[in-house]
Order: sequence, then structure tokens, then C-alpha cells
Amino acid sequence: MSVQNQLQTGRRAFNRADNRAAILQAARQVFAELGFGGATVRDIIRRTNLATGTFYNYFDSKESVFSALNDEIGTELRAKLSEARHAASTFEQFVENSFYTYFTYYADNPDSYWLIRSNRGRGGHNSVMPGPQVQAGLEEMRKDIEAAMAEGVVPQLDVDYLNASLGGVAFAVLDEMMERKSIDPQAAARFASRLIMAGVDGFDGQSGAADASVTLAANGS
Amino acid sequence: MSVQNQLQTGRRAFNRADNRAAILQAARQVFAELGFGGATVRDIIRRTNLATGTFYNYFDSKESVFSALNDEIGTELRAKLSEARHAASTFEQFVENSFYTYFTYYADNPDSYWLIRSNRGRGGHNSVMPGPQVQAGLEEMRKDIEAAMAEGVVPQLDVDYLNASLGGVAFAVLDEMMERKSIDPQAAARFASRLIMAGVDGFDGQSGAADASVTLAANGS
Amino acid sequence: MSVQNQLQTGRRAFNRADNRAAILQAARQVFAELGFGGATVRDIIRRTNLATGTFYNYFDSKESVFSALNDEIGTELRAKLSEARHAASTFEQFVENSFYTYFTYYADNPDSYWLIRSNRGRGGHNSVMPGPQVQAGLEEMRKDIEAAMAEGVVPQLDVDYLNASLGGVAFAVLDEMMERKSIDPQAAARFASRLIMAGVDGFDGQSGAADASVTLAANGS
Amino acid sequence: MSVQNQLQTGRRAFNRADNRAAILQAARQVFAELGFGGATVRDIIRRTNLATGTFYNYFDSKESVFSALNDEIGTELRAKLSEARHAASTFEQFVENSFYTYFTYYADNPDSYWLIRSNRGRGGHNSVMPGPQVQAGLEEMRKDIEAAMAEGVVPQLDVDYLNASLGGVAFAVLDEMMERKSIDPQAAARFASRLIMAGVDGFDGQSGAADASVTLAANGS
DNA sequence: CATGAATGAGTATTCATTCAT
DNA sequence: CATGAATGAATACTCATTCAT
Repeated sequence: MSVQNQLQTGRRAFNRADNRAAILQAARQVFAELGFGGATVRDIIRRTNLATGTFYNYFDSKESVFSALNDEIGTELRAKLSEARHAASTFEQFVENSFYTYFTYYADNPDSYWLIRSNRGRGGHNSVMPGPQVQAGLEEMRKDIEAAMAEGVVPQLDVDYLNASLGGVAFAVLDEMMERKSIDPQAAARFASRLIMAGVDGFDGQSGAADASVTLAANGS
Repeated sequence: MSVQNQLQTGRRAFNRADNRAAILQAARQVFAELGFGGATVRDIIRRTNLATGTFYNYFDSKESVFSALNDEIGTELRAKLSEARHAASTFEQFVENSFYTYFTYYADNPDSYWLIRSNRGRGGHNSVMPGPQVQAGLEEMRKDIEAAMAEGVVPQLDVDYLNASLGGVAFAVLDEMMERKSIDPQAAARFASRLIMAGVDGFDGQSGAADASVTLAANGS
Repeated sequence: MSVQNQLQTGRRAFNRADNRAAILQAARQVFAELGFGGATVRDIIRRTNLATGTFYNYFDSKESVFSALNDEIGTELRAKLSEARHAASTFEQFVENSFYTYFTYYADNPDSYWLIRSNRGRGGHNSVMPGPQVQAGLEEMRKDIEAAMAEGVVPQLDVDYLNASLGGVAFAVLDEMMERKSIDPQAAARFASRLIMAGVDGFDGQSGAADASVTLAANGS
Repeated sequence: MSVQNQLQTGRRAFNRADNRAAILQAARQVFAELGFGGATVRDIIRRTNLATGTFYNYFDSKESVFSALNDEIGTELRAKLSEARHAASTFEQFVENSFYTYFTYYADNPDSYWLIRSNRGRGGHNSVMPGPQVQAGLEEMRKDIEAAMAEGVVPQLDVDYLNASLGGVAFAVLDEMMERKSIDPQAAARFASRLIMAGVDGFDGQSGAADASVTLAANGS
């Protein structure tokens, strides 16, 4: 091939990556703002220099960009979480690092937060984090928890419920955090990990509050 | 009006209620299966003996049935939860009763479960339960928690994060529960309430697991 | 039949007429406001104490009330015009009386005016006045004009064009009149009849203005 | 852009114009036959090689094509009338030229005639010609008439009534003309202008026919 | 004859996707 | 590989009319 051709190829490769990135970036915003159902492909390409048809040179369908976006988030998040877990030497660190990593990721990528925020319920079971990558990520975490139980670091309790609860707390606290004026992932992580750690540690000890026979102020319905 | 008229009116009223119920029932299923965005009005009426236009004799729009459904669930659930809270004399009972009521409701109404399951993210922040009724319900719960804190039954901690976490655990454990072969709301409620109670009670005590310097078996990514 | 039955029959007949009138009255307003196309049968019955189905006890279709309305107007107008014509002893009186009657009728029945106003173009050719009654009415007028021509009272000119022009002037002046603050059928009739009379009388005399070689001030654009 | 691109653009532009014209042409016929209310967008595109959606690449709505059509007619007609008026040196010429131009335009564009014919009443007052262009056109004519009155060429009489009458005669004679086997704009224009000119000239002279005490043959109703 | 809920064909419009250039 | 016009199936909703009561 001629030099000219090589340059063209280089240029093309460059443009290819650019275009793909531009579409992904636009799609992230659009899905965040309008949700998958409300968004149209034209909404996406309109935030781009590209033409309608070009979209289909990079993605097979609307569904397809959405998946790519979720995969992207899932992959990044999974990697970070995995790294965080490996850096932990105690179960507490394991938990706190995980929460911290999770909260920090979305604090740093608010577009991604709003993307999944606006599209919960899409993508089957346990879509606390999106995509298939996530299933794997959750599975990894479960294995670590099981290992901790096996070593006696954590009392024996229903692993699936515990795993689900971790996700549930993570998601709920994330929502609350993202709505605050001043977003503080560290504080959020501290709260979540303390709640979970105390919950796990004190789990089977018949909770001491049992005798606190306080009459709750029943507020009117 | 004559007796004849009364009968007519009675009969009509009966049919009216029937049709409305039929539409709601069909809509519940359709929204559960396809989600709000994916569902069409024709999908709904097709599961009915009724004609297209009849739908609009009972509801103004697709949005409108969806709201009615959510209101229905929200109202029922709110009432049950309120009742459960009032029956509690300790904070622990308060928490466990709430979880139990919540899990039982969806165990008994799986259609409703799948409905909200497929439509999370619709209806803004903290849509652990759907609709406007629910905002009120969550607010009630928050007030009770604050009251418990004021009385010293519960340590002082970030109420909003705690409230969010309650919702998060409820939702996550619910999902897990509904996927099991044998659905056991009591077991689920016991797990969730113990986790939360222990978490709350042990919260500020610097978690005893801190010294459990176990090396977690880091499983490969 | 019993006395009771007779009363009932009487009552019914009374109601029948009443209901029909009520529907016509409502329809007149609705068609005037929304036009035939924009009006719905429900718009009509909504301005009535009656139920949807009752409409079809009195009229076969939406089209049908519309026709009835036009026939009503046509018949009334035709009768008045006929009467006015018979009271005339000169062609000028004939013309002026006709215009005056026509303008007065709509000045007195603004609902009817707006009804036809909003529904021009409906009902084929020459719908200066609506309905089939009107065709007959126009035909009568044409015959009178032809008679006047035969007697030499009016110069020989294209009867159809003249007849059409009479209608055209009538309609156009009517519109203008109805838009004025103070509605004055007499003034309108005077204008229209003078214009037409002078036009007819001076018709074949090669119009004296021919030599008025005035340069018209051509306004811009 | 390359030569190839230019050709492409050229071709596309050509097709664009073609399609737009095809839609307008089809719409003209459909609106003429069925009226605006009775016509459907599908009726229009069905008379075209195009697909449903293509319609909306060229026009925003059904209303929108209708407007475009009326604007087209209005603009053309206004230009021709303006030209005709400027070519006149006497008021008589002014009037006759205007009528002749008007009648000729519709004789040459029967589709346009039937379009407005079927859609009278749409577009408010004095819709002798359609659209907003026309309001301006009528206004121009009114100014010329006023100028003629100021110069004494035309007797002082109610300008609004006169203007309205001009329109009324124009429309009515047009209808009559279009229904004849042999369409002759010149004859129609001659009739209309003579009628109006004589009417205007003889207006205030108390019409000489006043003493023609002919007994009109009153034909039976 | 009154009622008003039921009917379902019909409407304008949108949008993911294709394809000629 | 880019373009953007063309496509047409699909959607929410309306309304004249029917009919059981």
C-alpha cells in the first residue's frame, strides 16, 4: 500500500475511534436525560457531527449502544472494585474499600450515574449495577464473602441475602449521596460500611435493643 | 328513578367495576412483562374482552393506568405498613414488622412485584415503592426513626442515609426472596431486620472485626 | 286507550318536539363555533340534558342535523324572501326588499349566520345560502329576473351571471355588515341594491367612466 | 466536496424538489375533492410513490401542506393582480384587468380553483382568496379604490362595502364561470366589470328605474 | 323512547432502520 | 466509510354509531 493509503488508514482509524467515542458520549447523556425508552437515535446523533446512517456503522441498534455503555461502566467498575478488594487485608477494609470505590466512581462520572439512574429495571435481575460484567463482579464479591465466612471472620449467614443487601445499601446510599449539595463519597462509604459491618458482626447476637420497650411516637397516617 | 332503573344502574355499576378491574389486571401484567415504555395500550386491551375505545372510557391515557396501578399498590402498602408500625412497641418490632409486612405484601401479590420490578427508576428518587403515596409513607417512617433517635433507642446517625438504607435493603432482599423456589417472607424479614438492627445498634461502637486481620482470598478477576 | 295513555302520548309528543328543538339549538351553536368537521356529536349532546344515544332517535347522523339546520334556515329564508318579492311593485323594490329581508334575517339570527359562515364550501355549488331549499329560492329569483328582462325593465344580460352576482354581493355585504359594531341591515340593503340597480341599469351603456383617464396611484409592493 | 459529491447533491436537490412538488400536487387534488377536514394524510401520500413517513420530511403536518398550497396560490395571484393593476390607466381598466386576471388564473389552474372552492370558510373573514398573502392583496386594492375616490373618479361611497362587493362578485361569477361547458374568462370579466363600473358610476344618481312601475310576475312559491 | 357504555375503524404522527449515492 | 432522505410498521387516541338495559 502507498504512503498515502497508510495515512488514510491512520486517519480513518483515528476517526473511527473518535466517532465511536462521540456517539457513546452523546448516548450517555441522552439516555441519562430521557431514559432508554424516551431517547431516540436521532436525539443521539443530533449531539454529534455525524449523520443518521453513520450511527449504524458503529452500532447495530439503539439497544446496542445502550449495552455498550453499560458494559463500559460495568467493566471499569469491576476492575476498580477488584483492585480495591485486593488491596484490603481485613474484611472491614474489604467492605469499606468496595463502597468507597463504588461511590467515588459515580461521583466522578455523574453522567454514568444518571444513565443507570434513569434506566433501572432494564436488564433483569439484580441490576444494581448494569450489564453482564456486573453479574460477574457480584459473583466475585460473593466468593470473597463466602471465603470470609469459611475463615470465621464473618458469622455464617445467608450469603445471597447478604450479598443482595450489600448491593441494596450501595445503591440506596448512592442515590442519597448524589442528591446532596456537597457530594462526599468518603462519608457515604463510612456510613455504609459501618452499618454493614456492625450488622454482620452483631447479626446473631440477639439484638440488645430487644428490651428497649420504648413506645414509639406513632405519627398520624 | 323506577325500580327498573335502579336495577339497570346497579347492573351497569357492576359492569363498570368489572371492566375497570379487568383493565387494571391486564395492565398490571403487561407493564410487568414489558415495562411501561415497551407496553402498548393495545397490548393491554388485547388481554381483555374489551375494545380499544373502551380503554379510554376508564382511563385517560396509558400513563393514567400506570399511575392508578401504582397508587393502588402504594395505598395498600402504606396502610399495611402504617398498621404494622402502630402495632410495634419496640424499635426492633417496628423494623421487623415493617419488613415482614413489605415482603408479605409482594409475596401475596407477585403481579404487583413484577410491575414495580420492571419499572424501577420511573418516578424519581427513592422509588423503592411507587407513586406519591409512597413518598408520604417513607416520610412517616423517617419521622418514627427520628423519634426513636430522640428517645435514645437508636444511636444518632445520618437519618437520611439510614432511611435510604432501609429501603435499599428492603428492595434488594425482596428481589432475592422473589427469586427463590420457596418464598419465605418471614425468613427474609428476620434476615433484614437483624442485619439492620445489629447495624444500627453496633454502629458507633468501633466495629470489633477491625482486628480480624484475615487475608482475604482474592479470587481472580 | 286510557286517559293515562293519552296524557302520556301528549307528554311524549311534547317531549319529542322539545328534544328535537334542543338538539337543533345546540347543534346550531356547536357547528357555528367549531364548524362541521370540528364538531362532534358529543359536543352537541353535551349542551343538552340528553344522552348520546338519544341523539340518534331524532337524527340519523351528524350530517343529518346539519342538513336539518340548513333546511330550516333555507325554508324560513325562502318564505320571507318570497313574501318580500310579492310585496314589490317595481324591480328596484324587488331587489331592495330581497336584500333587506336577507340581511335582516341574519341580523336577527346571528347563530344561523355564524353557522353558515363557518361552513361555507360545504354543500356543493352556489352555496350562498345553504341546502336544497335554497336552490329553489334562487331559481325563483332567477325567474323573476328573467320576467323583468322580458318586460324590458331590465336590460338583457347574462341571467346566470347576474343571479350569481346578486348572491355574491349579498353574501359579501352580509359578512361586512355582521362585522360592524352597529349592525344596520337597512343601510346594507340600501348599498347593495343601489349598487346592483345602477349596475344593471347602466350595464349596456358603455360605461361613462371610460374617458376618466385618471392615472391610478399605484401603491407599493 | 468532490465532483461526485456535487453530483450527488444536485441529484438529491432535484429529488427533493420533485418529491415536494409531488406532495403538493397530490394535496391540491385531495383537498379539492374532499376538503381539508375530509382529507387524510394517507389520501395524499397514496397518490404519490412515497411512503407515509416521507410526507413528514417535507411538511410538518396536514395543516402545513394546506397552508403551503394557499400561500402558493395567494402569492401567485397577488403578484399577477398587482401587475394587472399597475398596467391600468383608468379605473375601468383597473377593475376589468383585475377581474380578468383573477378569472384567468383559476381557469388556468382548475385544481387550485377546486381547492379553495372546497375550503371556503377556512381562514376567517373575506376569504375570497386564501391565506395571509391575500389579506395584503385585498388591502392593496382597497387603497387603490380609496385613491380613486379621492380623485373623484369614483363617487364617495362605503369603501368597505364596495370592496366586499368586488370580492363577492368576483367569487360568485367565478363559480358560475367554472361550471360552464366553455370557460371564457374574458366574457366573465367583461360582465363583472361592467356591472361594477355601472353600479359605481350610477350609484348616487337616484336610479332611473325607480319609475318603471312594472308589476313583477310573482311566480308561485 | 332514554340511556350511556361499548365498539373498532380511522387519524396524525413518530422513529428505528435501510440504502442509494 | 459518510450521508441523510426514504421507508412503513407501529402508537396513542378519537368519535360516529350501536345496542343492551
